[in-house]
Amino acid sequence: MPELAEVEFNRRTWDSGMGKKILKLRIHPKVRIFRDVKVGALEKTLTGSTLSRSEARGKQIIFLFSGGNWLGIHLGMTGRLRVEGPNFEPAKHDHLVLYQSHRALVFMDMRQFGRVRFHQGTAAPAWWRQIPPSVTSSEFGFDFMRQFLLRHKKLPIKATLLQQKGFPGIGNWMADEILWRAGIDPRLRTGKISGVDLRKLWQKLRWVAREAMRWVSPTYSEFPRGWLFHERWNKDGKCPRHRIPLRRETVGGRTTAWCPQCQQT
DNA sequence: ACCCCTGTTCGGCG
DNA sequence: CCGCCGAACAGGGG
Repeated sequence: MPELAEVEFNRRTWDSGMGKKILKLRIHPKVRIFRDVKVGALEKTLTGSTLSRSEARGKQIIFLFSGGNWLGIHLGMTGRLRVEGPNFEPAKHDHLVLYQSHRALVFMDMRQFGRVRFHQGTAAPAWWRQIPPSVTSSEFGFDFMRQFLLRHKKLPIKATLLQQKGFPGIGNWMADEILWRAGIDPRLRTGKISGVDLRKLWQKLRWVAREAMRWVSPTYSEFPRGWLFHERWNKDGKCPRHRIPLRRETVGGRTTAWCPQCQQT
């Protein structure tokens, strides 16, 4: 599931539980997603507390409970939040379930690349406060982006776009979509991008991120035709503009699809 | 059987 | 010590 807009979509799935008390929890305690969490303390503390607020930043989600208890969720590759009925029985991959009187809030994650965090205190945890400005916010200006790029001159631009410290919420398909629209070869070293292309990169990044948010809100609808998104999954995907085969190669450690015509070095 | 996968972290190498 | 890369994590689908 999870990049920027889909993370926000997942966050909202628990909205029906806002302002309601947690009656009990069900946890698969030894599972990898709870690494570094004191599962016993989490279970004890959240029982009887009230879910009061939530927010998504990049790929991270945080839920605030009464008494200053913060539950952090990272969805990884296959994590998903959903809601079930109050008598729900968790299946194999339903690792965390919060029961309320009228529903069960479920975090499932098949591959367990996701993560749960737990923090107690009046202020949000440090890892949350340190998440850089959203790529859709006014703080994420052109110069702000350029400053980050200058610190990763040697990396292929595709790899740089995947850095969550600079581009929170950008993942594999969004990076490909942005580079395709900006006409930049994903293998190009970040420091070699021309001033004109940098400007274009910033504009397309903002556009793709905002459009993605728009299409996923308030209900999940598919992205419009003409997005690279629809083509990049299949082996014989074609450039939406030229109808020529996309190139597929590993760049920055991830499968990358691009149009050799649109994206010249 | 073998290869693929919307993510992150860690160990090794230069 | 730093930057970069590939492997590992885990499970299911084609």
